[in-house]
Amino acid sequence: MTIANSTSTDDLGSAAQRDRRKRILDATYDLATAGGFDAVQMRAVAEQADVALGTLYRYFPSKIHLLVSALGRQFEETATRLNEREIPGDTQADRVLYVLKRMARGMQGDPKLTEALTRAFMFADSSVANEIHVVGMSMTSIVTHAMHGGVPVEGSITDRDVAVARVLGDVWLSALVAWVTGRSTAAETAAHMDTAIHLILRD
Amino acid sequence: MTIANSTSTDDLGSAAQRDRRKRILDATYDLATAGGFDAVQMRAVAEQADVALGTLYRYFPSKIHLLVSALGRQFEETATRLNEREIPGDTQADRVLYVLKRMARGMQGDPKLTEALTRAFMFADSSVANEIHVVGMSMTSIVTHAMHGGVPVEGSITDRDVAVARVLGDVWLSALVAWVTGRSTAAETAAHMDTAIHLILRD
DNA sequence: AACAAAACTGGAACGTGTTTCTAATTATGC
DNA sequence: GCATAATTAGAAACACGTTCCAGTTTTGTT
Repeated sequence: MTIANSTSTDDLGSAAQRDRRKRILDATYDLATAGGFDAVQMRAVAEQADVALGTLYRYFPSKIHLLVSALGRQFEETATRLNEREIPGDTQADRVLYVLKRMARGMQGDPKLTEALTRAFMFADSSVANEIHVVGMSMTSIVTHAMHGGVPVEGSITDRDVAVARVLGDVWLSALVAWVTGRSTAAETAAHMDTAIHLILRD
Repeated sequence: MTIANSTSTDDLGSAAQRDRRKRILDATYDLATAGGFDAVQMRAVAEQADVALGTLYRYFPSKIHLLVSALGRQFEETATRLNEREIPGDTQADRVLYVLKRMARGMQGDPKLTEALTRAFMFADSSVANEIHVVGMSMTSIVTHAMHGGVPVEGSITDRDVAVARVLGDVWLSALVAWVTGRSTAAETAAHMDTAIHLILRD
């Protein structure tokens, strides 16, 4: 009733599906931004996306799939945006710190959204493996890109780089969870990341 | 019916409360061991602990509090047990690896229980901060103790030691979550811990 | 254009975490 | 020994994720 952005009356076939999927993810995003994990209620998402509840479940088999997909979409955008820029900083540590702090600041600017997406990520089981993988790859890509200062040379990324990126990703995630769940402040989170990065990337 | 370990017939006042609390945690533990997070249903816990549902909620304000408390009890026991032993290994890396792999093996031996407790831990918000803190302290204590090879000298633990322990704890937790949620195998988890420890503790 | 298959809607219904309420029961102070 | 306050039991009710279904609309094929 309220929504509907049909460009005109002639809705085409698969375009309608693409619309639905997008509408659903947008609604998820909006609800999460406004009220966090608890506010992303499947009935509310369905209503705001203007689809039936059963349809929502046809597109996303659970609330967790839905939220992790939304997180994946956001991470992919961030990775794409960051990976086409040069990263400032003289050392690997500086550059990685720059990027991760930037991401953290971005997420802290939308605390409710971050809470919703992080919660979902942490709660996901193996049935969400595909969606999780998208997020993990984006994260690794962001960190390795930062380590190399923005050089897009593919061959220069070693196994060790990936290992470092994974470990830093783990620490980052734990720190994020601690912040999201109110167990540490933004400053503590930043300090912790700083410590971890210098412990691991001391060259 | 089945439980009850009342030492004698003269249940004293607060002793009855202690009994209830213990019965509840035991029931939680049993149900989690048998069926994981989903099997720890509040009605089932109440029934098995032989208390009313309202009483259960008087002792633990939510399922998450309940499970994290159970996790805390287990971690404290593990920390106590480990901290009164000498840790084998010539280097810090060896000793930490020994301890963390040992813990991981222990938890992998009870996959359902581990799943339940880890899920709860990851889902906890700030209202569970106290219970979480118990777990975090135990973890840090275990790692720093391992770093020092079992020497109980308090003053020898530096800020850096604690920082290292925290970072390793983060990685360990992330690896555990990945394993619990079926996104990585036990072998991958072990390899990942190995990598992280050698990245951070290379002396 | 006619038909079959797939997708969608609207809504009911179920399971489990959580809340709430009232009547027993138990503990505590005088 | 009794009055009063806490605690507990028992059960109903609510909230939200999820499932299911009957009927309708859309899509694709011939």
